[in-house]
Amino acid sequence: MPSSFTISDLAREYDVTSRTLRFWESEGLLSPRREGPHRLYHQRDRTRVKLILRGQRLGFTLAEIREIVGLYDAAEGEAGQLSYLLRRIAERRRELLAKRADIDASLADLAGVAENCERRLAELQVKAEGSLQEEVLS
Amino acid sequence: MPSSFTISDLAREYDVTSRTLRFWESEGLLSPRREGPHRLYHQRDRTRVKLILRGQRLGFTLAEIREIVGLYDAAEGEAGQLSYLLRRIAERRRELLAKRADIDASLADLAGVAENCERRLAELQVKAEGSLQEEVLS
DNA sequence: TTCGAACTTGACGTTTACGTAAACGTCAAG
DNA sequence: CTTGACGTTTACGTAAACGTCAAGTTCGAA
Repeated sequence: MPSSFTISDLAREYDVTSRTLRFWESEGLLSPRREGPHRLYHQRDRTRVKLILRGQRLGFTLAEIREIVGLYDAAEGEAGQLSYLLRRIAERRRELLAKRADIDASLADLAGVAENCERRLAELQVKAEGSLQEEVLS
Repeated sequence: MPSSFTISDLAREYDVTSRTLRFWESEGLLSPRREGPHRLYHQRDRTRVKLILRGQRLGFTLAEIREIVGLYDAAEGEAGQLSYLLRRIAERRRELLAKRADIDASLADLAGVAENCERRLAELQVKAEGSLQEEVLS
């Protein structure tokens, strides 16, 4: 496992375009080192990319994601900073729990619809067998 | 509880604009009755609005949400339709479970960061008391 | 040293999900 | 009968998150 990566290494690995990585950097979500004009990515950047992608899957905007990844490496600092951080973390936690509740509600709804479907499917099955019987008897 | 609602009734209730409700209709997500040129919304439409909002909170696009709400009232139909429906429902279920896994991972990460914060905060606390002691003794 | 692959920075285009403004219809109240 | 609150359609504007050129730079291999 190499310790540094080019932009297209990272792009390939996470299935995003180089353009996307540069855009995320311009939005303050990444800050790779430079080797002359070229970007050099390290483990820290890979971790961030994973966090960004996960945030996107959860429907957060890039601005929100920037805030979230900020939480991860702002864990140094003095007392005031730290307790502020803890409050923001508690907020994010509440958001995530709310989202999970939405998901559970959706899953329950879909399960209900599926149950309906299967019941109707079973009914149709019975009917089909009935008409088959009639054909045999006639 | 009235049985029909105007566009601004619904907009107020769910804290969206009338423009939004018209837009969702133009995208095929709602289909209120008409009283002349005016829209008349009923319980069915309210249910859909709730589903749309929940879908948005979960980061689905309007196109995906249209597909999802379609599942709810497509539960009539014949055998082929029904088993197709069941497959789509299974897909959505997998998506939702994946999202919930992302959420759980995020919650675990944040819990880790929070733990770090509290540990460092406790350390700072001890230091502060130490220097207070020194001041008293000097 | 020169070629091509990969990198760079603009700059403009695109899609999604509406906001906003214009111009008009409707209807109950004063 | 007009005013104001609400509704309508049509059309253009906008922010987010990139895609897509364009035009130039860098660098390892031939």
